[in-house]
Formats: sequence, C-alpha cells, structure tokens
Amino acid sequence: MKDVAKLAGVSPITVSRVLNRPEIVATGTAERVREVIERTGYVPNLLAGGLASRKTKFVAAIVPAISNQVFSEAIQSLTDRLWESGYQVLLGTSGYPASREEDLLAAILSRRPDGIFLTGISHSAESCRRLVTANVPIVEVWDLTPTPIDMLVGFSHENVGHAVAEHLLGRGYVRFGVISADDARAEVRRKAFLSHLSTRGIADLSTVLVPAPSSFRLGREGLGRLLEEAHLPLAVFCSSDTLAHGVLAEARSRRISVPGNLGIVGFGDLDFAAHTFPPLSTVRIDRTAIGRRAADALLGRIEGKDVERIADIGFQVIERGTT
Amino acid sequence: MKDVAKLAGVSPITVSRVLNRPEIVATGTAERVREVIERTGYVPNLLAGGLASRKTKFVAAIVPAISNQVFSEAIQSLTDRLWESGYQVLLGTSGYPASREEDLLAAILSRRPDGIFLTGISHSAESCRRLVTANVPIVEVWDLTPTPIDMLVGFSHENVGHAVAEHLLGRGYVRFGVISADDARAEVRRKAFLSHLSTRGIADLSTVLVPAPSSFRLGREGLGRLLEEAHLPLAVFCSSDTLAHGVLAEARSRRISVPGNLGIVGFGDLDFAAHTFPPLSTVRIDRTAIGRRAADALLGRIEGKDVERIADIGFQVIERGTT
DNA sequence: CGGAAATTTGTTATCGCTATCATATTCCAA
DNA sequence: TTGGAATATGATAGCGATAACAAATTTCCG
Repeated sequence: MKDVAKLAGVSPITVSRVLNRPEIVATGTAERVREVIERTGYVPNLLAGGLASRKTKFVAAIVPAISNQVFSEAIQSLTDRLWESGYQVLLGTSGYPASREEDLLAAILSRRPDGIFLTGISHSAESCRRLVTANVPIVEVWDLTPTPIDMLVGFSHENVGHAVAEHLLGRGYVRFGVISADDARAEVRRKAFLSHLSTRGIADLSTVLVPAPSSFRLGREGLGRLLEEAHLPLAVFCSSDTLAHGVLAEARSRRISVPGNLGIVGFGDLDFAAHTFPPLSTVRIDRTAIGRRAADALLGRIEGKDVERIADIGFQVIERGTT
Repeated sequence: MKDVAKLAGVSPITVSRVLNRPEIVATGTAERVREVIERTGYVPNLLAGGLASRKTKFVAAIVPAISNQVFSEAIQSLTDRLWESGYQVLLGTSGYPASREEDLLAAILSRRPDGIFLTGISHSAESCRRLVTANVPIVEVWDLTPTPIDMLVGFSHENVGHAVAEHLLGRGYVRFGVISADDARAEVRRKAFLSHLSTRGIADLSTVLVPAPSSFRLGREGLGRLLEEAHLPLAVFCSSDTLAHGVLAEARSRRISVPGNLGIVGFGDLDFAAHTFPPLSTVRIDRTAIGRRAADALLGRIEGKDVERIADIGFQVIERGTT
C-alpha cells in the first residue's frame, strides 16, 4: 500500500480510502490511485485491515455436515446473500453429534468473525459462555426456542410432530410407527408425534432408532425391524426423506402396498422426494429461506439495525403418494 | 496476550510460544500460562498472528455451487482432512458458469489463504495471473490437464466419454443419444463419447443440451426432446445422475422399457442412483478422495514437502439396471 | 568443578493496515 | 476581499501478534 501511495503521489491512508470509502476521496485522486493499483496488481491485505478496523468481513458457519443436502442448501443461500454485501463464509463442520463444536468454536472465534451462523440451539455450556463473551452477532437456525443466544431463524420441530400425526390420522391410519435417527431435533419431532397421538387415545406404537446420519440402507433395515414388532396396516413417520426412501424400497421388495397397507412420511422434501414411486409425502422446510434470513439477520445486526430476534419460518406437510 | 503474560509472570512471546510451539517452553512455565489462559478466557487473535507470521491456517475453496452433492462431498472431506491439521476452510461459490470467480478470487486473495482449492481447470486469464502472482499452493480438481497452475487432483472426462461409449457398445446398443448440461466438463465427456462412437462407424446420434445446473425436470424434458429426433431402441448418456433420473421417470411414464428399449447412463453415482427402479447405471467418481487428496496435496506443499503435482483418481463405470 | 552446549526466556522491530485527529484546500455568501 | 463551513488529504499511533536475534539459565561431561 505504501508503494502504491508513493507511485500515486498520495499518502497510504488515501489509498486505503479509495479502497474502502471512495466517496470521500476526490474523483481525480481516486482515479489516479486506482490506475496504480491496476498497474501494479496490488492486492490489499484484509488481515491487516481487519486487525486495524476490527471488521473482518466474514461470517463463520457451523453445520453438522455439509454433505447433507439440508444444510448445504442453507449454506448456499447464506453464502450468496452475504456475498452481495461483501462478506464471505468460513465453513466449519461439527459432526454428528456435534463432537467438534467446542474446538471448532474456539478456532473460529480466534479469527474474529463479524457474525456466526450456528446450526441448532443446544450447545455446550462452555460454548455458550464463549459465544456470549465474544459479543458478536449470532444466529442459530433449524430450531425454535424462546431463549436464543442472540438471534434465531427456525421452525418448531414439535409442531412438525403434531402436524404429521394429524395428517396421518386424517388419512385414516390407526397404527403408527417411527423410524428416527438418533438426533436431538428428530427426537423432538418423534416425541411430539407420539404425544399428539396419545392425546387421541393411541398409545400403541413402535419406535426404531437408527444412528445418525441416516441413510437409505438404514431406512430399509429400519422397516424390517419395525415390522418385527408392529403389524400392517401401519403409518411410519421417518426422521428424514433418506430413511423414508429406504423404507419405501423395502416395502416394495416385501410387496407391501403403499400407501394402502403402509403409509410413509419423510422429512425434508429433498430433491428426490417428489420423484420416488409413489412420490413421497414429507415435510418441507424452506432451506433457502433459512440461509437468506439468517444472512439478513446477521447483516442487520452488524450494521447496528434493530432486527427481530426470532423468526419462525414454519414448514409444510406435503401430501404426495405415500400417505 | 500482554495481560496473560503479566498475570503469568512471563513475557508475551512466551505466551505465544505456549500456544504455538509448546515443546520449546519449560513444562512448568507452560502450565502456569495455560492456567491463566483458562482462567481469563483469553482468545488469541489469529488475524494478528497471521499478519505477523504470514500463516493464516486456512484454505480457500471455490466450487460452482455447494448445494450440488458432487461438490459438497468433496468439500466435506477437504474440510475434515484439513481440520486434522489445524486448518479451516473459507468457502466461495462461483456459480454456473463461474461468473463470480474473478471477484471471488480477488476477495479471497486479500485474506492471504495458505492454500487454494479450485474446481475446474479453466479460469480467466486475469484469474490465472493473480493466482500465479499470489505464490500460494493451489490445487485444481475435477479435471485433468498436463499443465495445472500448481497441483491437480482429478480424472479424465475424455476417458469417461470413451468408457461409457465402450460400455454401451458392449451392451449391444446401436443408436445413441446424449442429454448434457451446458457445462465445460460435460461437454468434454460428450465430445469424447461421440468421437469414440464415430471411430466405430456410428455417426448417427442426437444431442440435447440443457442449461446448467441440471435437474430432474430437465431430464424428463430432455428425453422428450431427444425422442423427437431419435427413435428407439436407443442408449442415452446423461451428463449427470440427476438428468438420468428424470430420463428414467419420463421413460416410465411413456412406458418405454428400460433397459430393453432405452439404455440410460448417468454420471456421478449420487446417493439415489443405486435406488432408482431399475437402479441407474452410472459413472462413479470418488468425491471423498478428491477432497482428501487435495487437502493432502495442499498440506504437503505448505509444509514444503515434495508432492506429486498431478493425481489421476480415475473413475468407474457402474453397470446397474438401466443398461 | 569449569566451561561449552543445550535449553529457556526476553527484547526489539516489524507485519500492513485504519482510527483519530490535524491540517490544507476549496467554496461561497456577505 | 474575507472568514467560516465543507471538502480533501496527511501525520501519528496503534491493532495483537510473531520473527529474529540476544541473553540468561540449566545441563552435562571430562
């Protein structure tokens, strides 16, 4: 920067201004400086800039796994929206369960992000303390709680459980099962599903728990295990479309008629859900909206605006061919 | 850091050493310092550290879109492998086509990454110049060229085209079609496919081009368009499993027998490929290996090791039920 | 027990930029 | 013409760490 300044016949601070607040520099000067920058191929150092200004222009995002479509789409829209405002995304994957979250958070806070995007609302006590101390805008997503650390963009997993139960009851099913990954949010949906059914006098239902992350194979095996203790006709609520897809395949191979003898509801409305045979009934979450609104929340807070702390983006039970 | 040093009765540089090179600090001293760090909740500032040491401990990754499973899995394994060595990943999505790549690169280079992961081998002249000037380890992936900017982990799209053609010829198909996304790499596969067939005296084949990114719907429509100019029996090579999935669905709805009257080959071996009905023949790329080996290449170069510049990870034609 | 080698700790000078305050220049109405 | 606001630029002092070298302390062996 010093060299650029010398070549342009100005002081370094003027170069800095041309780059960051061009509106306060005389047009002629700015042009001259820009020409030198172009000619020399000068690349500013954002580390130094960030150190001096305490603004790093990036946001850290923590998700359990980016290879999960559900999260990758949210990250995509987060990245896109932030890019428009000149921010970038530092990615961290915490794993299932969030075994690395604490270390990850420490590593991330060392970089002084301007904002943090966190998947889920349950973090270790130590993590929470660090986050609060860091005094940085934080948005938690994928869940709802009245007491977020800072901001929140999510939906009620409890309501999902209720809504799916209600939907299946409406379709006339009287026996129910759950195939669920071992995951905190899936667990909330499962419990709500059960409790809703029990308020309707239905206590008779079996649960199969499978390890996270869920997979097609686990879905197939899950149905097998479920049918050892439950008998048809039956409606199954799966904690993900991936599991549901496996259940559907297993049903076909056992020549169980879907939705006649076996109702299936997934979760997520992944790409393939509308294209299975029959197409999968499921719960749709607007993943893109999560990323976008989370970005807006962070940007708003960064700019010191008054942003709403909690956004419930809801969900939709999608009735297709498996119920 | 100064405060921690004072409380521990040492100089700041000793604190720095406890954090970065604990092996050269006396155990007693280190323990004392660590206790103070713990007690005060001191969070080191990696911006300042990076500025002084010229090591930022992160790698930038540019992919067209993270919501594409093909890339998200590579990023996942990249992130995982780098994490083990204390590095993090800054994510950038360049879009289809790579419209944002140049700006993205500028933004990224400003942060002085210790390494760069780039999808693809075709970059603008300006981008290449910047990358070379930056003098930072770079690994390009998903393609093969004898002249990478720095390092390369990929496979030959040309060979994929040849191999698929050979496979289909072996299955007895005599008429062929291509449904391909408008994407540079897909184009290479398509051309190789055609040229391989033409060496076998087959010139009669139709191509349908669809815009990227590909989707189930584009696959369905693609088959419709293809059948306007080609007639069955036919074998179709799709540029992605997603397209192939759509083709398969369209074939079913038109009551075209697969693989009897219509052979289908996808590309990517995505999650669902083995679970369509019939299961999809496709080309498998070890996406996880790409991320892992790219990480190893970058880490090796960062540590000053002599790493092999070009790694061909190959591919596999997977014969399932649609050919 | 002496002195060279090995180990441990400290001093100083940056790294490349921006915040803050100060100064110079321009503009315009009186 | 003049003085005060508005505009444009500059000087200085950090931001919070580490590199490089220097000094102090300990270790070790004949």
